[in-house]
Amino acid sequence: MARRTPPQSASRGKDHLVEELHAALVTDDPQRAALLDAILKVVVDHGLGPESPPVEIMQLLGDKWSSLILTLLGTGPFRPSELRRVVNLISRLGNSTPISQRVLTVKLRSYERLGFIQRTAWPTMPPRTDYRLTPLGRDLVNTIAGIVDWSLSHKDEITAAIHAYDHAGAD
Amino acid sequence: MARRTPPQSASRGKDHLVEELHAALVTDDPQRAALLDAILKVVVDHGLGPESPPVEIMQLLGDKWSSLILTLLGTGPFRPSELRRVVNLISRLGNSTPISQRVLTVKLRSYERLGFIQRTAWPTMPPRTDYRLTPLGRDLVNTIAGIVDWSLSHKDEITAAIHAYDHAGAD
DNA sequence: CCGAATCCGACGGGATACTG
DNA sequence: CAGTATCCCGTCGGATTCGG
Repeated sequence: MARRTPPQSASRGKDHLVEELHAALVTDDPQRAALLDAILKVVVDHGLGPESPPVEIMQLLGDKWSSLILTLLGTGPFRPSELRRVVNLISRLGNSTPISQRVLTVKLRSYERLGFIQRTAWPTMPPRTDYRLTPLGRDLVNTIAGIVDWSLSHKDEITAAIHAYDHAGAD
Repeated sequence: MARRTPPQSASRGKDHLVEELHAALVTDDPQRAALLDAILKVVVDHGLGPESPPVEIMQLLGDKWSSLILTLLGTGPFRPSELRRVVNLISRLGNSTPISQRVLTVKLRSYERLGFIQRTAWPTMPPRTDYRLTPLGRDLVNTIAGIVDWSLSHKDEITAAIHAYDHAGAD
């Protein structure tokens, strides 16, 4: 873990890998080389590997429920039981299985941890809680909407591609 | 599938559920009710449940490698071995584990099935193959870039939120 | 009503060996 | 080099139960 810094320079390992990256590609196309350089710069400076923030966020959102939950929260605060009812009614609309209480709680916790939503609890009896988007979360929901819209507007195209692919062997 | 919407009979079940949706929410705020209606319309017409196209695409992209692979393919065609080398070098940059050949193949297949990339194979010996984005795939990559950029530009904020959350009990 | 704890099945993804 | 088949393990998500 806490190893001494290598004798020569702090980013020696990185530099070396970047050189390897260039060597690993046979690019006779200078334009593409420039593109790759741009991407590598992003990758090296900010990270896009399997444990980088973008991938972790994609993983968080890439589950069964997050798109729906966050989109719903975009309309305003929800109490957990409300949220669960609505989510499950929508699930039924698509003939899908409902979300369990446990999973809903886990999801909400993880959003809260990343600062996307804020949890408010009143110490009454019975207890009352609500969840609402933070400004950061609202921003995220807008970004998600980009993919949601894209998916919806291209779904026929994608469906056609799937159909073509699945029938390719049977021609 | 894409049937006309008769006012009464065919979508009776749906209508019923939509009514339930309204009943499930205690909204004294008319503005929010309008927002919810808008979302419900999208949800009901196009689907946003757990098995809808948007969620399935989010799930496809929400794995360990897709963001990186598709971003790289955005620079031009790759041979599998090239792609794997580059991906793994980048993984090492982030001190992550490499991608296995099997998983890379599985991922590429799934992208191909949805029409995001095109596979070209020459029946030579040794074999040669390459993968390149389709127009649809290029469009998708641009959309992904939206989330990637968002993640990168907010990562400090998110990191701070995580830190605050994890220390909340220890104040 | 909110949510934590426990048990369990399903699936993603890694290592390895093998074919063309 | 490209791809498949097998095996294995860790994690995710669902059902249920219990506590505040």
